[in-house]
Amino acid sequence: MERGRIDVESLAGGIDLQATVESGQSYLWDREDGRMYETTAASGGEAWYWTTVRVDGDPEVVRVRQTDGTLEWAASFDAADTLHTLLGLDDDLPAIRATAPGDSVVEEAYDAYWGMRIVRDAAFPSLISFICSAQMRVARIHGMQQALRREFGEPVEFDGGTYRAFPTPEALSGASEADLRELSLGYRAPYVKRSAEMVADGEADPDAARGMAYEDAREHLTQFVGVGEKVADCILLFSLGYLEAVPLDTWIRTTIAEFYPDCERGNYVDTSRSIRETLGGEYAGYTQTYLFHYLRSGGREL
DNA sequence: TAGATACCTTATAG
DNA sequence: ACTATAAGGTATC
Repeated sequence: MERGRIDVESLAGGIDLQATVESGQSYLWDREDGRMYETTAASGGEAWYWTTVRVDGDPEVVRVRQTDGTLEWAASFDAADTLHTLLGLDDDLPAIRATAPGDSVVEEAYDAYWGMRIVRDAAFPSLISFICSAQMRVARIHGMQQALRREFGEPVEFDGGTYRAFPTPEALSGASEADLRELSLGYRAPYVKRSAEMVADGEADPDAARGMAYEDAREHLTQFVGVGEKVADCILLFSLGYLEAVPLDTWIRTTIAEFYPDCERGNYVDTSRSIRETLGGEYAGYTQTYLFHYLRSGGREL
């Protein structure tokens, strides 16, 4: 086992680990005290979180928590670099915020969760978890990913415990639609199976979107079953590092109607371009994520 | 091509 | 208690 500490002061803008992990960006982390999503207050203060990642194809375990002034971690490998990537620790928050509009609602959102960062989940788990996100609440989406790990994930021994990695494309494509419906995936079950088959068979690869121009990358991802424009934007933002992506979900649509009505253009692509520009362009997805979390957690009535 | 509708399941509101 | 509604939408017609 390896351990380490990351000095919060070394991160531009600091870090709010709970907000980063419990804001509906990633569904791949678990909170060890079992109180994930229970409260929105700072009750998650020093809770440990864990996830698995693949290093050279092998599943490894990472645990992390935030204590006074540090991000403390323990892992089955040297996880410092991985954590920087996964949790967006190298993003310059003050510089990003400076590109956002100065609206009161935007300012309130950044103030409320200052330190929240955009995650970079692995592409396949991100693809599957956002396919599952359609018409579903945050806590249940997370529950579905736990169930997928439990039923189809490879066991990983670490520090005296047994963890389960997120299932591989092969493992999920091997599941039956009925198996997946047993896990309460509902109509998403065949989408998950078919998209996993596409990856397992080499027919399509979510990682292949890396490096494409933003809108081309979004188009590339919509070839997966169960992936429309909104889910594609989630994968681009929360996995592939396209920080300009603004997923047009129910919350941001309400926000547009309320605060940026001129951005509503009647179709996804054009509305997306408009709100992206309004939210500052290059880092519009960051501001979207702060707005989403702030409004969803009841920061301001809509 | 734009618009309407069905779709699984569960938690919460009324 | 019981029904209606909504949940980080997509596929299909």
